[in-house]
Amino acid sequence: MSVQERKERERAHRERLIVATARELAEQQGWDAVTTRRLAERIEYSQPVLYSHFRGKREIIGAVALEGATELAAAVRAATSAADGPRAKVTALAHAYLDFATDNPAVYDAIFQLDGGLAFAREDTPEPLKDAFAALLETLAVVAGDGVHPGLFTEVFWAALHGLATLTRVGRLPPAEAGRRVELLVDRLAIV
Amino acid sequence: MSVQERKERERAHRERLIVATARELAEQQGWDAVTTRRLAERIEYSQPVLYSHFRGKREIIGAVALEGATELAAAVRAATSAADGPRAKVTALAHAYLDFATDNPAVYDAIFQLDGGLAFAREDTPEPLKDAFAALLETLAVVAGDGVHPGLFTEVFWAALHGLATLTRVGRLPPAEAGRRVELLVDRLAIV
DNA sequence: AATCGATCCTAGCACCGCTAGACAACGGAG
DNA sequence: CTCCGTTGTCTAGCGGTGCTAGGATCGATT
Repeated sequence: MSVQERKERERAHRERLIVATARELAEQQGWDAVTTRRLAERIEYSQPVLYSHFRGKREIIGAVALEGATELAAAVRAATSAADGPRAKVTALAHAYLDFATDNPAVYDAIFQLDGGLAFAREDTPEPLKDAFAALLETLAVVAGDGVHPGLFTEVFWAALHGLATLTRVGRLPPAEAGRRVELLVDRLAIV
Repeated sequence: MSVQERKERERAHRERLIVATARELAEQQGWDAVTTRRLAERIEYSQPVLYSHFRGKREIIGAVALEGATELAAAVRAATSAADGPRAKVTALAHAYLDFATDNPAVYDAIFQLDGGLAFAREDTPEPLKDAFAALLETLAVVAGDGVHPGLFTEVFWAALHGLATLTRVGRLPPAEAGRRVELLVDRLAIV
């Protein structure tokens, strides 16, 4: 029994190692550099080992995405709970979200841009993703305004943040005035 | 002289054929299916011919993106000029933008998601891209509100549209309520 | 008609994601 | 303690990718 448990622990440990290494490599050199060969070399195992943990590369991306979604939710909650008043909370949320995208571009891509084989906006959506949306909803529902469905409002606000995050990061928007864009967005969208 | 001119015409024609075929193939089967081999086969030339027109695959994507940006600008202008009043114009703009993204997903990706080697928000940004932004600016500047820089406002509005477009298309947002999201967005952002 | 340059294709490089099948290591049974 | 069978891992290879070197072919010019 104990033997089997030890093996399972080792397996779980190696699986975390794979995900962490993939994430690290992606942040360092971009997802294009995350090949199964390079990944295998970094964890000091052969390629096929990866396939005993994950069905394929997309599942590895998906695992990084789930890990990232959990962190994103935590970052958003930490920022909002540290702020006082609805207006300040929303601003803090926006900055926390955009900072996360800036600081973890590869993880952000894994969550929202790449195909990690994850289901969104459905019943079988993985918990971390639902929870990340919930983290946004908690704060944004307060400022949705009368007669506006909180979920719908959150979707729109989130989409705006997502647009700012992605367009800024690929150079479509000059990063200099990021702060003023957030200010404008919060000013107009949130009803305090 | 005439001979040389004929050859140049043929070359230009073949180049348009490459771009059109790449676009067609991408819309039919996704960009993953656009390989240099398949593309070469479709235009009935060998692979290396592609490289006598473009430096590589990204430049082909870039060419599709420029073509698409021109069409996007035209679609936006057509929609806004057909509407009466600032409010209606902004709504028409939003719908035209989102419809373009829905109807030409591969082209939209080429413009905003994929790496086509294009420069954005810089001096050497290609004209079609600048013009597409200008098409948005023309209508949105009117509803930016007092003391708000029109360019900044356009960037925020655009980012929101971009967020809605991308999140909807990859299934992150249920498409059913797309109309109500646009309504909310215009209501809050535009100052009529 | 012969030549010479432009044009195009065949063949191949290094790399990709993924997998079949050989092989070794190790826990449990006799 | 030895043997067996399972479990785990690796080597090698498949078909595909973007891209390119070098030879063949075609056609305009002399």
